Amino acid sequence: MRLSNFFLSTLREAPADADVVSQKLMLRAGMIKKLASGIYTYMPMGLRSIRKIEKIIHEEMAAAGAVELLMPVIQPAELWMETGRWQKYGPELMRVKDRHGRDFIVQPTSEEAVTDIARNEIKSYRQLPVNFYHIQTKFRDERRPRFGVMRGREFTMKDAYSFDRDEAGAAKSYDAMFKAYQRIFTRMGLNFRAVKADTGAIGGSRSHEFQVIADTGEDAIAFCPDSDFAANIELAEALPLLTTRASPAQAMMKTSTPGRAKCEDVATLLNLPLAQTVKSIVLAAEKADEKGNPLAAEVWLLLLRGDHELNEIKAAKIAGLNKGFRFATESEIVEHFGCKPGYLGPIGLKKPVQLVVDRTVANMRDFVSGANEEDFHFTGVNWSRDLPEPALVADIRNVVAGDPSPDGKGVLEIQRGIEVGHVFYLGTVYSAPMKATFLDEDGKPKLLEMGCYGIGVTRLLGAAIEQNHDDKGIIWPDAIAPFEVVICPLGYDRNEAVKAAADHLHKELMAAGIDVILDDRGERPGVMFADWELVGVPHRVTVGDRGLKENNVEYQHRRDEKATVVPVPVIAHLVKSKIARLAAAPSE
RNA sequence: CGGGGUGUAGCGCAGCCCGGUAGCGCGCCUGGUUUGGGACCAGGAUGUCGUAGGUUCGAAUCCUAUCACCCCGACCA
Repeated sequence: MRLSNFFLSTLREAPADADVVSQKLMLRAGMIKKLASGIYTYMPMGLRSIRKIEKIIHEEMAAAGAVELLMPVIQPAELWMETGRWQKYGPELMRVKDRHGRDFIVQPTSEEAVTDIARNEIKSYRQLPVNFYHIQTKFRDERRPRFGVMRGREFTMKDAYSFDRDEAGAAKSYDAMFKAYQRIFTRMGLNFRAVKADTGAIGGSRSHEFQVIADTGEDAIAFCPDSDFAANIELAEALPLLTTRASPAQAMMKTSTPGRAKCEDVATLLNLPLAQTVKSIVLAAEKADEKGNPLAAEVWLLLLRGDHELNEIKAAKIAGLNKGFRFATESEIVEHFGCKPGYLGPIGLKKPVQLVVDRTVANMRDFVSGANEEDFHFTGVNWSRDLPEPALVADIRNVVAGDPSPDGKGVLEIQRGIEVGHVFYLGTVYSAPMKATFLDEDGKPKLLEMGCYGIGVTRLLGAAIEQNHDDKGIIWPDAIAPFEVVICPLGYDRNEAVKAAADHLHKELMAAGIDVILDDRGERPGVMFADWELVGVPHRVTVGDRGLKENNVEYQHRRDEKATVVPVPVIAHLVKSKIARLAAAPSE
């Protein structure tokens, strides 16, 4: 490809509304252009990378036995009513009406559409297993789209859906997709981690996320460097940090802590470690009678060590809180504790509350907690002696770095990541309400066992950049770079020798199947270098008359400090050998 | 949805407080000189000042409404 036949438009300054580095660089490199909030045009340069990502996905999906189809962007509301998601999905689901006033949605995902295909097409166990996938535009009307293509409203997703006879079959399909995902992200040259994940609103029981490691990621990942344990922090189990409870050493005392409403301040004032304090978090669970009339909310008190954070996902799994909860209002707190937030504790309540004690707190002794009286805390508090043994002990906190790994094999570390893929086991969550059955060997209808598997294609673009950039611009992994190699001739428009050598190399690399672009603008070197470093093409060959006099050109990888002088006869071979291409998995 | 902020040339911004008919840098066009890290000189083009209404002899500037966008929060896979 010659640049004169392509389209390059770079900006020296990023538009002011871009906030994350990947978005700024993509806008500056002319890969995307914003049309509306969370809605982007993929410019020629950006689209090339997207197509490369898609190609890898297609190859690995085929290798894993998935079959491509293409389901519509616009889907009838009736399908979504069958599964209840027309009501449940909320305003993120883009709803539209046709000219007859019929309701449709713009798909945020395709479980309903694919299950509809399955129930119509899959009649016999002999047709199973099958895995349908497509790469299609999605729309989620996020309240606050941000981070460019990382959290856009319109985006491209690969979604696959497996159908199996039974759970064992579904587990096999799940594993096949899991392995395919590992190959996909490996081939893209990304540093990623597969982590155990919460199953969230989609439901089901087994789930992994694929996270691209980047400090700017929205998700926190807990992993153990000494084992293969890795989980989203939402899910990572926090073991008790104290395995046994020591006997009390202090008497309980009410201590004046004026104006110290936070555990940190109390610990500082009393000159105690933060880990000696206990924080009180008050939640409210809405209640209703059999007729659905609202009753007064039930108030819950959760106790965590002062240096720990509540994990709301874990809390939401406790019976009584699993129907939904919120933070209690100040009036609810005063009503039950007789005190404002900041000095709350489990001792001396005005009205009974439901108590949940974190595993670590359950084994603490001589701890500090609020006295339910403004400006006072208790010190030296002990279970059994000063308050009843906790009835409900649970894991309700986020793990922190240094916690023991739940598999008992070391200590956890925390990393940040960008979720670019997920695999879910769905079971019959969709097949049951949509009555998607097949005839099994025994001649009886059975519900299809399903799994779903997503990859955020356009998000990958942002994630790859968040992981691979420097102050000059993007540094693409070879596999998803818009071009693998750029040839920068110095004086293409005025030096015959340079032009001839550059043209020759361009032809040679093209013939070798290398994705090369020749910058034939005749620009000054600084302009060319700055542009291509911004765009992030990983390999660069510079052709100048100075080198050509010695029959040399220069090679420089985007990560190299300096260029290497290379004799003209070997440059093509050198470039070929530098480009890392992982072969597709063998297709079945 | 709550709080905060911003809309002026393709991009980045000044001008607004204190009303007088729009400017700077980059980019773009023409000519010339240059040519190994975002060149220089000369000339040039580009604006419904987000939109609508109002005040005024006169509005980018003041007032009202509205829209869009961004940030923080809430919300959400």
